[in-house]
Amino acid sequence: MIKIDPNDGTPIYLQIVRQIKYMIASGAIREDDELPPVRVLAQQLVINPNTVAKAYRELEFQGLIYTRPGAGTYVAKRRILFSDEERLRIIQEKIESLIVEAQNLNFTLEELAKIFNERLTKIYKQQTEEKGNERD
Amino acid sequence: MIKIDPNDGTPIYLQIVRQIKYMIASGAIREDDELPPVRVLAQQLVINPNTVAKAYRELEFQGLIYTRPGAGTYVAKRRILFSDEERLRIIQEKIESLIVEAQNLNFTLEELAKIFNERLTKIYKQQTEEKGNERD
DNA sequence: TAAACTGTATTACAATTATAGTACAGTAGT
DNA sequence: ACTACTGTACTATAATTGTAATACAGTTTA
Repeated sequence: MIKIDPNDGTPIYLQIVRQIKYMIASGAIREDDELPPVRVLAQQLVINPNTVAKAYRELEFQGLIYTRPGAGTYVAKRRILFSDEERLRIIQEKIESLIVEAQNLNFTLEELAKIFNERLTKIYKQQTEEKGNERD
Repeated sequence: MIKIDPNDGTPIYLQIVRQIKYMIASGAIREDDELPPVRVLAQQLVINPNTVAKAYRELEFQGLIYTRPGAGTYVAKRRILFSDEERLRIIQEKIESLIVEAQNLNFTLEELAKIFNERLTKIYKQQTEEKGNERD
């Protein structure tokens, strides 16, 4: 499931953070689902358990998971850890960074808008489909 | 102009890279404009010239600036360094990351689309204004 | 209660980052 | 030619960061 790319450049623990954030955002794992124990995931990825622990610590800090020491690590309830101002600031910063990157890659604003909105539409359809299939 | 935040977490040389990329994308500096000499910028920011040099090296690698050793460092001509596939891959990855972040901050897709398109519209207006004012 | 699991803390080591100093080579203007 | 500027290269050093190995403490389950 989670994969490490040694040539990625970004630290291993951040690669884990990114992928788990993606799994949470996409609904692949949900509230109170248990994450693999640090030793299990570490063995799968052939890395040190501490590296996984560091990733979990970071995710806990961001409020996406919670750990019960001795018991396990679980996906946290969707909740608001930041003020509206802070949330808006974070997302606007990300948007700004995306636009800068796009411009420096010679995308026009129109092209960027098109690619972005297409992706959003696709996800939106996926999510409404899933809503309709909720039978568990 | 360029500012270093010691509490930013990201390395100084990357903070410089990010800010210069922004200045290029926003049109604050343009083709063949000269960047401050490494020693000058280093003195302004109270850092080592080597750190600035490292930032310039990174920007040159990304094709955004060019250096004429002995002469100075300049903003490069907008050109395509990557294949269309590569450009698309990079920008789609950034978009994906933005959407994940937004979802984990409890923004709906609609909210994200709204914030994003508002920002894009604002920039678009700025740029068309500048086009109209080009008198240099 | 005992065994097998969980995350955590401590320590050590390697890689990266930042700084500093020095020297070098190319360019520009006088 | 000379001077003052440019970026570059190199070495060394310190601090931070990322990873690893080991031991520890709490929880679960039988």
